[in-house]
Amino acid sequence: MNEFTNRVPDATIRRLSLYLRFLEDFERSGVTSVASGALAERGGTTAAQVRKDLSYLGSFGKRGLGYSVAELTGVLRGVLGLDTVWRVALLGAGRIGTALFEYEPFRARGFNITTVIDNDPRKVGTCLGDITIRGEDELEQALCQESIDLVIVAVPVPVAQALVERVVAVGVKAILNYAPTQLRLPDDVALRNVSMLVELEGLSYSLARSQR
Amino acid sequence: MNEFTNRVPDATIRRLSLYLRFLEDFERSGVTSVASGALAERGGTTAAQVRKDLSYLGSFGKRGLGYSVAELTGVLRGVLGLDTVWRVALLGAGRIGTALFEYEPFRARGFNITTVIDNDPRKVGTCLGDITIRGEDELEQALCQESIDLVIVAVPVPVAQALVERVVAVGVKAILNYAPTQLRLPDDVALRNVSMLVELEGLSYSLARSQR
DNA sequence: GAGTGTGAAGCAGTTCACAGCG
DNA sequence: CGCTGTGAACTGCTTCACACTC
Repeated sequence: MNEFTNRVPDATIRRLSLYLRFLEDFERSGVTSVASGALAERGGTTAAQVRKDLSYLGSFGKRGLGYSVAELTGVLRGVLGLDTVWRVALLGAGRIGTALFEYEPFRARGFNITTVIDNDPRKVGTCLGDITIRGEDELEQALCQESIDLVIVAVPVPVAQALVERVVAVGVKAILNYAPTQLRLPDDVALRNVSMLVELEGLSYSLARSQR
Repeated sequence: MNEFTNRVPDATIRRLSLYLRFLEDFERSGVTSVASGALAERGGTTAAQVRKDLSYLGSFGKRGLGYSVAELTGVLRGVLGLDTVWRVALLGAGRIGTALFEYEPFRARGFNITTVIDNDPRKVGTCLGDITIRGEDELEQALCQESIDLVIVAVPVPVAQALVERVVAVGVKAILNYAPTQLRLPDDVALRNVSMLVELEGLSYSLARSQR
């Protein structure tokens, strides 16, 4: 199957991330070959689902045997764009922003935070790790200078929308939003929301349901 | 329509959380009535979707007019179980755990973190806000004593699975997982994963695609 | 024999379109 | 007349089942 003809479902992309993590585990423990069933068990899905997911990318399993861990790891890294080092800017150096900045797995995966912006004058000029925090007024300049690919939004709700509009205006095409608000963006900008509240409320719903 | 007969899709539950946030905004700004189209615009969805979502819960719109902001807010709070104060335990007082603990919107929504557990002996006995951090050995005792409803997991991957098994064993039925690993749990336990990596990799995929 | 790759069937969530009510 | 509520059509993801290959 041709790897360019087909649009890969979003749900599949999420699972590919999971599979990659499992494959890296297998690689570390010296396993060289893995069947769809093994990946499925780890990922809480079915073997058929795993095979279908992987079939979107091409076909590199060996029948009767499974997939080469090394090969599949490489393919998934490539598809997910993890063979590129992306330049990332963090907007907001509050509690959450700081925790994200110091989150090791980001760097390990090739997400390189090179710019940190905050509008608190007491923070501007101080350092987060090896990065000097810059003021909001330098936003456009910083994004262009550092040729930022991706922006993480960790600012309070009231300022989020205005800020991302400026971000989009200078051509950034991917935004990871931690602010508990729905951002309105042009269609060609990829947006993902990470909302602790939405997830918690989903659990709250389950609890409330089961309690009758 | 009867509010107990039907299973509400997961995607709908997520959107209900969003709608509730918008309704609270409207309430603050003194708007008393809102049409499905207005909610849709804010939430990046369609009017039909909003109406369908709300129809799972019953029918309390006024034709030709829209929905009463106050009434709908109340209904959504009820459905999402936000009229109950849930007792929450936080496992892991590292960077992410601490940031979550201090995240105000949790408390505002009735999620009351009454217990914090960490296995670092230097942290045990110290305080996070007004809560004294307890050791991992006190886990079961603490969960029962405090009659915890919901557990937030913010511990390193290698210890996460073993820990949640102990959590589930004492009867906790809802887990919010921040560890970048897939937890295996009994079916009757509600689980939500918040994975920064999965979302970032989704964006990375989009960037890689658009760059050809 | 074991396990992949994939059309076809099944199912769930979304969108449509319109009757019905305020 | 405006906007809700909802069956019906549609779209797209998931599951099945089996031919195929190592």
